[in-house]
Amino acid sequence: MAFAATYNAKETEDKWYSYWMENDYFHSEVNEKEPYTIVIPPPNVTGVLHMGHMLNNTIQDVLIRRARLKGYNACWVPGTDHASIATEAKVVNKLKEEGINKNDLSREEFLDHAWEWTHKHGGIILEQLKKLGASCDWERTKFTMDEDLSKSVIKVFVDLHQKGHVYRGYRMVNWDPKAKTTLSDEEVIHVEKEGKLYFLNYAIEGSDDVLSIATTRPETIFGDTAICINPNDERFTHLKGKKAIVPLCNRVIPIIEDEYVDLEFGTGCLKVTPAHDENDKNLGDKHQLEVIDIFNDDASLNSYGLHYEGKDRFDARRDIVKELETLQVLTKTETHINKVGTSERTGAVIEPKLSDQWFLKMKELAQPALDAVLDKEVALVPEKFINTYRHWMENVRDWNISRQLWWGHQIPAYYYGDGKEDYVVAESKEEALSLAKSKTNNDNLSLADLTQDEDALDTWFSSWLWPMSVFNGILEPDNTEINYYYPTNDLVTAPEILFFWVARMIIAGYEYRGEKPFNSVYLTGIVRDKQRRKMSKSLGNSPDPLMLIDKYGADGIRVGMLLSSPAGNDLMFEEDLCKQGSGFVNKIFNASRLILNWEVDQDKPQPAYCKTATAWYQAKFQKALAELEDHYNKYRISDALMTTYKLVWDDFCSWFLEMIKPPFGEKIDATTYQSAVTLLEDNLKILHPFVPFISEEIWQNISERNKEEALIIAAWPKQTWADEAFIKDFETVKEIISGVRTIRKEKNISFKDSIQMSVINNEKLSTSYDSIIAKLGNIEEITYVEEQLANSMSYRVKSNEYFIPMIGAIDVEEEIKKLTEELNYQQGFLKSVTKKLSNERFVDNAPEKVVAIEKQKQADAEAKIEAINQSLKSLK
RNA sequence: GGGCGCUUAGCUCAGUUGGUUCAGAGCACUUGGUUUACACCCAAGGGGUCGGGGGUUCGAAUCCCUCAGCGCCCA
Repeated sequence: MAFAATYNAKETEDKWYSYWMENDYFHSEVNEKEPYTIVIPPPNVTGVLHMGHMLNNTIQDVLIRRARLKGYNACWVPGTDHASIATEAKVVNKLKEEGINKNDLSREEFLDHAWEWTHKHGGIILEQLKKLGASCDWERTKFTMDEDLSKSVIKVFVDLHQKGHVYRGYRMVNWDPKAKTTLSDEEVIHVEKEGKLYFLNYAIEGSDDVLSIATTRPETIFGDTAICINPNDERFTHLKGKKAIVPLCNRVIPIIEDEYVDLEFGTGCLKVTPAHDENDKNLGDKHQLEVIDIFNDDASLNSYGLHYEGKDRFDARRDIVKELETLQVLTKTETHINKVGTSERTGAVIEPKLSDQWFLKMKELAQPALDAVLDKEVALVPEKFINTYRHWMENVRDWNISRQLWWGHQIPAYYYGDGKEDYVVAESKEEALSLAKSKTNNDNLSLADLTQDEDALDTWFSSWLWPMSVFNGILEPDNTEINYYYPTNDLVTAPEILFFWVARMIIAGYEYRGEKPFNSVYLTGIVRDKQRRKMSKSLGNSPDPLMLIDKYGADGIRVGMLLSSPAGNDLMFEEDLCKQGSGFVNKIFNASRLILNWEVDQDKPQPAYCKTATAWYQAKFQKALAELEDHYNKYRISDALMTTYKLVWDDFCSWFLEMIKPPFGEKIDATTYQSAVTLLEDNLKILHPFVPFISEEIWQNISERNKEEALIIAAWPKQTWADEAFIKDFETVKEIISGVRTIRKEKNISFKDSIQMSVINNEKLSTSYDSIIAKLGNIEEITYVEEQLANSMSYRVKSNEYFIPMIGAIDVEEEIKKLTEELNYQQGFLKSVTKKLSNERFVDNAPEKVVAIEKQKQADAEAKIEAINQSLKSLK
């Protein structure tokens, strides 16, 4: 075996990734086996790998590799998302740097730039995933703006429109003045900001009275179309039916009454600006108020803003406040903390704005998706997200699906006239024309008369089809691939996009296939730094994943990421975890090197301790295998890793290998060697999902393997039976060995000096373990005795007593003190058990099993006390 | 303001329907060992009145009430 003294992760990882790719192990085709499918949450096409992706994709790769080993036809579909707003923003910025203004370009010209950008930066992230070891079926790589996926999106839009779910509405939407587009409610982040509350005096028409009104947005007075008071407010009875005059623009507006007004807030009077506040809009609708929009698309004031026309809303606010102060309209300001909606993407303060947008009715569509999760048809892991999901789905609002962007799927609506209803929706312009002709009864319409809607669809309107569209399930709903791979098995994603994406995929799944898109959703946590801050570019607290891979190896990072990340919990990442990960990889490497470097003596008989050790590890392995099954079934990936980690490090390396290791300079017998190699191979199989590279490296080093014998496609170890009684016995053996080690430490007896041991075997423990106790305790001879041994150190395991003879005089005082302490403890313990057992209500009510356990405890304690008393007597 | 959840060792977390030797793991820590695979090693050890208070029960980290602190989602 050609084993280097140290493990070179980088070389090894590149080597095996290429090997796997060359031999097509990641590729899946429809066959007679049962499929196991994952679709990747498509990252932004021009994005780069961050720690969140690392965690997410490590988990997916663990699941997919394990499925492959378990004999499923494993298929992991990779791909990217066009991410309309994020990508468009990047392209706009890049053009700006080149001195090009987006508004000076035609749609086609801009899209050329966007595609160029996409081709240049697109897919980098997928290349980075390869470094992590992701075993995606790269031949299936998809992009949400691929021709077939785009067609799917358009087809679905048209279909939903025909079914009456898609409609066009003049509604108040969240307007991002920086990106000049609408945002869905989910894309708006509310942040607490300290602002001011301004108190303004409005004159009352035909009187000298003034009315004081508190507002946070004085610049919107130009859009005021009413003042509202609460009809129950006696302070304002005299104002009923009167009119007020808006300062600066001197417009006369009615004073209306509505119980909506909060008597406590501000002055108890509300200025109503229907164009710029959702609640005001509702009030306006109720009282049929005029709507005056005072902003341009970039949130600068329009002509309604009079001499402030063209000024940005915040600059305008500052200047208006000054003017109002001079005019003595502004009487007072207070600081006021309120939550301000900001754009997730651009950070701009959201402006509520009325405009024509496309909406999708959600209530009816959401119902099956809500039921699916409540009935556990689709399992959310962890379950705590079910409540959140339900709350959201029960209060679902119509989805604004149009965006004032160019990068994305252009809405297939075609206008043939100026009227609000003068449009048709169709998959192609040609179809649109014939529809328009029949709708208008005008056969003279031509293609030139049709103008397509300028807006693009929300990105999520394409990614919600992802699990279907990657298998072409929308355009060809009955093709073999979709029928075979759909529904997929697991979806691994972040809880932040539970509604953005996951819920909508479930909705689309039921609408278009009458079936869920996946069985389970594994929700990862957010990767945070040690101070619990979210890792982000702007904070600069996120390590570069590729640097980490370089430093610790992909296997090391994978272990590091999974060491502490139960589903749904945030992951406090620190580099030390990767260090621990690469330490584990190193341990695996060294243990394998030890085994494979042993020289075998074909004629040497197998020593008894080797036989016992092998049987024990086999049992231990089986037990771990059963535990792993349980952990995986419950998606407890970290626990599965920890089980494997402890099995390999503690049981295999620290116990098993130490037990069978031949004495220095000696060879190992053939039987033990063969078992050790087989057990090592079994270890590699369960290690593979976590550390694919090192495991394949060692696997291939054990013997020549042809391409059908690679570890990546090996068979998961068979589950048989774990001999629990044997394992339990062995725990006693470990305690006996620990006892020897403790005495050695206390008495400064070097491990190199062999010692004697005598046993009073009250437990009737099998003598077959003696050879192991002797080896690991470096004991020359174990003698069985009936009487306690004088001049010795003693300890007890269960009711057995162990004696190590001391050469010099032992410290009697010290021994008595120790024994007395042990005695006190045991007596106290016995007392509590006896008390419990003498409680009739306990004996009568507790299950028999529990009572039996207590009785056993009592007997054990009594036996121990007896033994300690004996020892004490012999010392005195 | 409404909803959901969390609080267990220095840190990150387990703890399944209340019931095995005074609550477990990994890391960290302390001490000792190590020419014999690995200083990325081995062994031994210390450390928690399970957020506070009250209740139900033979028995509560686990169930109920209450207070306090924290987090997330929505308005």
